[in-house]
Amino acid sequence: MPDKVTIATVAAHAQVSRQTVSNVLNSPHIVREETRRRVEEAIAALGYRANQAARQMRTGRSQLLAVRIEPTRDGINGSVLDRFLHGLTFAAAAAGYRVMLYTADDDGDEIKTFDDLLASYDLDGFVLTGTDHGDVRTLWLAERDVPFVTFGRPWDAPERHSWVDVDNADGTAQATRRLIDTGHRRIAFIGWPAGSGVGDDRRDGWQRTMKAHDLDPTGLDRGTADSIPNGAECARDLLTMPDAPTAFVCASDSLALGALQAAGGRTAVTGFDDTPVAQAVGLTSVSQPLPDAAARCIDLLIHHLDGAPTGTHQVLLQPSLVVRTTA
Amino acid sequence: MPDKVTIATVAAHAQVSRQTVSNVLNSPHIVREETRRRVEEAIAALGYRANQAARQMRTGRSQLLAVRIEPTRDGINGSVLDRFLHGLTFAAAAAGYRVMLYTADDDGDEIKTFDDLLASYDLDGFVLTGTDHGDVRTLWLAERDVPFVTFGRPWDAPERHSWVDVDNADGTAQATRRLIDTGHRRIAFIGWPAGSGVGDDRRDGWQRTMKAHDLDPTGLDRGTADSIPNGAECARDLLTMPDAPTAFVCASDSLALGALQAAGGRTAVTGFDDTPVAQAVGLTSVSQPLPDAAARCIDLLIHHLDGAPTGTHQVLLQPSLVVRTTA
DNA sequence: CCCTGCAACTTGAACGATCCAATCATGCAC
DNA sequence: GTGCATGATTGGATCGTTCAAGTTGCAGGG
Repeated sequence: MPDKVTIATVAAHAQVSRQTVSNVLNSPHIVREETRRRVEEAIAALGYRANQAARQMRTGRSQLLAVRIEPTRDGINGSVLDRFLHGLTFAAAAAGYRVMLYTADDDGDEIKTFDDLLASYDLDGFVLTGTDHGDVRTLWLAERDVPFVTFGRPWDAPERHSWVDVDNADGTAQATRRLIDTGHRRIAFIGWPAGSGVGDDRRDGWQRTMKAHDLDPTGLDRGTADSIPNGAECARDLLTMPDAPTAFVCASDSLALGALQAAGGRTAVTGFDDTPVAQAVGLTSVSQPLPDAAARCIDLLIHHLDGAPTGTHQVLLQPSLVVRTTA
Repeated sequence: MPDKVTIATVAAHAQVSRQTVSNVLNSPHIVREETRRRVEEAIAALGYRANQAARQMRTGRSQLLAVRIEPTRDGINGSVLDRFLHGLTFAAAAAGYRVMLYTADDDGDEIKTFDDLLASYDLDGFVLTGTDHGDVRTLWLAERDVPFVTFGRPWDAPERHSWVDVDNADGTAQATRRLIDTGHRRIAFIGWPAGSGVGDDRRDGWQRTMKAHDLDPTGLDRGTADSIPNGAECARDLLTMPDAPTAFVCASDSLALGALQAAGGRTAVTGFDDTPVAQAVGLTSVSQPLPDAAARCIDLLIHHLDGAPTGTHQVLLQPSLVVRTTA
């Protein structure tokens, strides 16, 4: 078996010193063209790979990012999480970083994990999915100057830190516009109770679009906890109105599925998130550009890691409506 | 701000040498009771955490495991992957390990990634989800004595390496038995074309159960690519038979969904994997014990890492039937 | 009294990279 | 030919930990 290849092996093979090899890797511009080529050939010939642990010990940087994985949660639910994670891992790898996972029961537990990961693994940064109002985790990280980006904006203070988000209002606006274009006039909204940033934003997109087309949204708005039965109940309730709606814009695929069941195919329905369920039953749904969102998260994080920590950056991405059979 | 706490800081604080502190951490039994307590107090007082990079450089072990994340795939599809990943991360953390993600386009690319991760991060082991016939990845890893476990058994050589799997045959057997118990006699199977280990196993469970109850499965068996329309087509085909089936056991939720659409509620249907789709539409489906499977994967891997590399181990878990409205 | 054996702890070296400061080679001006 | 500036290259120290070898103190046997 071949002995392990270190920077010294490469140096000997290329007839230069260790430092020159290190320079070829980290500051190629200060090495003479010919020498550089010779070293690069030695690296290729020997199959040398820099030992991360040794590098990390000296530089204090691990090239490691961490993301929390949760079985289910509001911010970003199960069916989209894996696509987001894939995007993150892919984008991180392209930038020379790796993604590590961690779990946590609650915010306090998560902060303990931050501390742990930073102390023993020297993590370079975190990606958080979903933030609450007055999130203690972001405060903790900011206090310690730990680089992080959230997927989902902080609703109470948009410029407090860097984030990437999808324009929820634009998503429901697209869905509403599509329904108006196909002839609907009485379009109802089935969403969550007021108070959640994401939910309010989705409701807002529907409401604004209705008004922009001189349609009155009054009385066509319902708020309930996210589940299929609740969606069905709201739909049934709306359908018993005197001037019943002919279409439902829903804040989630779950609610949309309930509405579909209650309406029995006679009413147009749109969902949100384009989950596998939507694909399976042919539900028209708003799709989030997850690979793109993940890539932008990595961009922002790397920017914080490499460049000067001057200010925060925000990225708002546009979703797209996937039209299927229900609208 | 507090200076960084190293093993030397702790040693000075507890009035012992660095090595004694190291011993308290790694071989507590060789340290005298009183000394040990003093060191432990110093560790707690200073909030000391061992630096993984330094430890890794010396020992060659990183306490890091890697899993491939893929957006969609046969072996373990998107909707179950995140639950499995959560389980893995949780179980790994409990054993002092962390989980790292990587992506790969194909098997060759994945092997290149193995090489990369091993060389630069000193990864301790891998968890692979799903294996093909004559998998080149497992061969590559085995040749280099890299510890790994697969979720999904190798169909061509069951004892080649350690694995954890769910008893697919038992899953369809449970579904079939349930249908028989509720009065069905003509029970058809809609699955994939022969040749895939998982698919054949699921077919086998149905077939054996039928025969065990003196029911003739002849002509009640269909194989097709996994999709909703294909499921619907097979169901329609079966329903035109002279002695048409009254129930369908399907090898996946997708096929089951198609069958449901084609049958229009007059026929009992069971799916496989208990995806969110199944929960959404009330489909009775076979559920895999994912958190348990993940925990067993970690168990086996840790066993390989810690103990002697004597032989391989196999774990076969029983799935459970989640009965909803369709059967 | 010395030697051996053992337990408990200490010391020096090493892992593989990067940083720092010193050295060496080169070209150019005088 | 000498002096000097410029810039590539070199050797040594260092990060925090564990391994290997060594030291100390003490009990027991010959």
